[in-house]
Amino acid sequence: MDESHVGRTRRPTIADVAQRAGVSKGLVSFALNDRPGVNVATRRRILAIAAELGWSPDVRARSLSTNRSFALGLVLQRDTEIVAGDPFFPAFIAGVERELSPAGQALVLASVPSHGREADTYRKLASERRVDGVFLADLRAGDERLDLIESLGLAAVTLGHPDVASAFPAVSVDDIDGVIATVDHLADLGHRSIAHVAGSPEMLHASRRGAAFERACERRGIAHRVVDTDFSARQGAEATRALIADAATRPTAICYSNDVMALAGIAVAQRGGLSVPGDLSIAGFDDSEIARHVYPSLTSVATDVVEWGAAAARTLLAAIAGDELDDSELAPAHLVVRESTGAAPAPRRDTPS
Amino acid sequence: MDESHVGRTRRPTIADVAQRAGVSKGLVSFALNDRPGVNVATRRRILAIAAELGWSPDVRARSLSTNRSFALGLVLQRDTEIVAGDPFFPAFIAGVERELSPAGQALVLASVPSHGREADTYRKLASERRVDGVFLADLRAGDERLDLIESLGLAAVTLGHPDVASAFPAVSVDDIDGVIATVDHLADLGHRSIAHVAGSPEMLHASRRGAAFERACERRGIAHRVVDTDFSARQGAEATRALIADAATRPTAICYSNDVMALAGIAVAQRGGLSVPGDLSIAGFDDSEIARHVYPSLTSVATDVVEWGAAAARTLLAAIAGDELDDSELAPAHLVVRESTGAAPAPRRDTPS
DNA sequence: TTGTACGCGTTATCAC
DNA sequence: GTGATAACGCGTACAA
Repeated sequence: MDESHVGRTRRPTIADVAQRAGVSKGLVSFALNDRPGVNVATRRRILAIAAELGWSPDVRARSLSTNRSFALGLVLQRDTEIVAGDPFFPAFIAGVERELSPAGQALVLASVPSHGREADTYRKLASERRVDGVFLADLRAGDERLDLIESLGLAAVTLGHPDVASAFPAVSVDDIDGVIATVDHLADLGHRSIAHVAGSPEMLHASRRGAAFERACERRGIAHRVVDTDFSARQGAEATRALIADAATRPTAICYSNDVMALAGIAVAQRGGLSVPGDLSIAGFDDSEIARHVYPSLTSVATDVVEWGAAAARTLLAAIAGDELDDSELAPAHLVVRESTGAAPAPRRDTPS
Repeated sequence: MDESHVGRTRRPTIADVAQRAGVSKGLVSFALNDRPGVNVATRRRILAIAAELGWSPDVRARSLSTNRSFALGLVLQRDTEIVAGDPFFPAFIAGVERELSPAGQALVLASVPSHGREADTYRKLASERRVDGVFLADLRAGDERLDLIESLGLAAVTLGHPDVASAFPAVSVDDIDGVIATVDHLADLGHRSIAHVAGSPEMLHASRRGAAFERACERRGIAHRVVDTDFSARQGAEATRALIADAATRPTAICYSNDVMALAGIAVAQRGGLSVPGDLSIAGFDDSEIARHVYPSLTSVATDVVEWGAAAARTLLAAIAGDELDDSELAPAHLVVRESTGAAPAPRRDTPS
């Protein structure tokens, strides 16, 4: 009858280790945290006993005393349908986890359906002290979250550069290069009229890609158009229908802001009797796995999202640790040419000059 | 010089509220938690002061004293590439969050690349006391996680029924109905040889769908084949290539275990000169948004994944609260017929009988 | 209603 | 340099 161990054994605390080692709680803490001031032999003994007892730190207790949560937050604000088709977040999260897990940090994920509840979610994460910092994705024009997060006393890292003053380090992937490469690729193929099916215009990366697209077209002397969408396949399809409706004015190539819309665009074109890339070249963005497995396979712009997540996590952890950090830039996006883009069709003969 | 408020104001604690209200900490706690034994007027006054001071509970402190984390865990174990194309988790998470957020609970997400690190992740979540319970998705044959989770003292809910004894409630969606409906639909269209491109055979839902497929085919007297994959577009494409390689023996219809593989399958078929659905009918599974926007649009099996997430969250919260729960069953999967399935091609004349 | 111990690890203060 | 002691963080719970 081992009195103190009735039923399930109580998990060992630092006090148990201390008692067993015949030292004080404080010393055990010092030993376990690799801090100076502990005799080497004593430290070894303490560590051995901790291991033997199966002790492991209780984040709750540690959190309370250190005033840190050892967790980072990511708030997703997208329609369910859109986020479901978006390969970004799963990959980003995988990269984040690769860094957080060894660092003993956890990822707290919140998913909000509407803009309104987004600020509340950050406020709640902060007031409940759930997280030490947050990842700011999908930056918007004049993003109010920057001030909010700062006023909440949270650390943060932005994915990309905000268009307003920011107190937080930015980790960016230059996707402009990918846009330019796409336009150049199409221009080299003889296209003289290209459309861009962009994402939501309040999204900074969408508007920047749109602007880069226009600049690139102008540099090459190419007629261009931009259509805004909400990133959904549905709106990608609608935009495509509108663009190709008038055979006389339709572009010979369309670049989309994501692969899902590009796939929908291919479908609309084919349904309208256009061959891709014979009559219409199509380029995506994301280079999702499916891009290389559709027919025609999809030319798309690739970025290393996993690495982006990892870099963002490292930066945020460093910021929380108090390091002053410069913005960092990852490998730029690059174009992966496949079958959906090809030579521009010969000028139409059916339009009398 | 407001001495006690130099720089950033310290966040108010329950002690501040107590002092301001001229009562004890304990009474404030009772008032804030809506527990009986507090004079109505006093309670009102305490709540007013708490609001005025901007007090909000600190989960860390609450966690330490209640021995609860107020957080639930979800461990994703899939290749980055595969999870990126999978619409399940974003939708599932959206549903989970819909329940957790109002309940003051957080979702802790872990993402592990390999099987080996999966058990460690659960162990860590438990030993650090990060979460009170976990969602068990992607059940496997003889899933070792059930025993592990139980031994770790965590609560859990399984997504679907395990094939071994389980201490946890299951929340399931019957996808068998969807499989049967698919086979019946194809049989009604005259198909007499159907293949199933299944997911990983150790995944319970994959093997169960496979078995259901075979039973449904046998019931209708239809020749059938099952090919296992890892759920990736690549293997979906490979499986399709193998299936259609021999024109004499190829099936006239293929059902896939997810939409991504089905899209890859359509591409392989078209590339091989087969028309879909003219020569080959194709059905997917998941009914992702893109399914209705490709050409031909994809017949697929739909389930309400958001609702599944919400139900699983409710069940897990109830289990943590100590309720004894029965397994629950959500609305079954149903087939959404689109263009990628059609009448079986006429029997080949080029094969001399 | 109050007072106070408690949960568990961290850290500042002291003593040898 | 080694180590002990005690206070602290914040909310909960129980005896008084």
